Amino acid sequence: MTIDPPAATPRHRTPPEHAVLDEVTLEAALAALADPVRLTLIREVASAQEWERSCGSFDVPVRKAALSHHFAVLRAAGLIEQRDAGPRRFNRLRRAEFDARFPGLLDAVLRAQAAELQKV
Amino acid sequence: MTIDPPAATPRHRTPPEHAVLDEVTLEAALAALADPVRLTLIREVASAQEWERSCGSFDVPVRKAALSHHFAVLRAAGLIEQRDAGPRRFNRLRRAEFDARFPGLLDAVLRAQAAELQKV
DNA sequence: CAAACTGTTCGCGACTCATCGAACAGCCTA
DNA sequence: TAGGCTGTTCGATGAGTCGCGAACAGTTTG
Repeated sequence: MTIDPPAATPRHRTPPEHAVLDEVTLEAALAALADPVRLTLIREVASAQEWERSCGSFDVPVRKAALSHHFAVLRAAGLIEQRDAGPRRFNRLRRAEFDARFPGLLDAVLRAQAAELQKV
Repeated sequence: MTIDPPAATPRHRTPPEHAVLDEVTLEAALAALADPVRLTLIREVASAQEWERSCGSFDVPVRKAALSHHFAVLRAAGLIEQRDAGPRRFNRLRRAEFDARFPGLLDAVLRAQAAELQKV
């Protein structure tokens, strides 16, 4: 039985893990996009500055537990990158990296979504 | 209580119902594509002549009941059109119509899938 | 007519997914 | 240090999906 070293420095929050895009399958990418909440998140983060939006700043009809889950899915699909700043977690779209892995896919989805919203 | 008219002419199989692409949502389209079996079907029907492939001619690891279900999903998403000919049901990709509704989406998916297969 | 073939539908089980409340863990401020 | 804020994790639940075998319905051929 060993003794735990005293936490001299305060332990920081473990930073989020991000996907390696070569390991993201097409199926996983499509599944990540095939959800209305996640589609909203992607659209809003795409239309904002990088690192502008924190997780809690999105207007989606789910509580924070589900929201946290959706961000985990988007992260695993290589669609977003997250960075902690104080108590908040900020987001950016990994557009260039995702485009390199799935050329044209994100553009098509964002365009289709924009058209869908304009139709109403 | 009315009398059923005699089925003088033999009743034909009810032809498959096809989606109106304006009513297909982006989410439904992505969900239809986010499945390995359906992705295989789409790829194979895309690389064949129109009306060349019957439902049973695809090499997928599911039995015919599941296969029939997958074709129903693809039909509902506006991705394929089916036509009965004798006992078989033939397929074609609704490429132009799907492209008009979701520009670039199908191309991106087919391209990504082709690249994924070539990687091995 | 009977048998073979193709595909659909139904009922069922296994599994996944989206969601919630509750509890928890850092971070910041008073 | 106490409390509030942001976000994660856990366990439960309900909904939906995917697969199968069995039964069925047209079609074609023997």
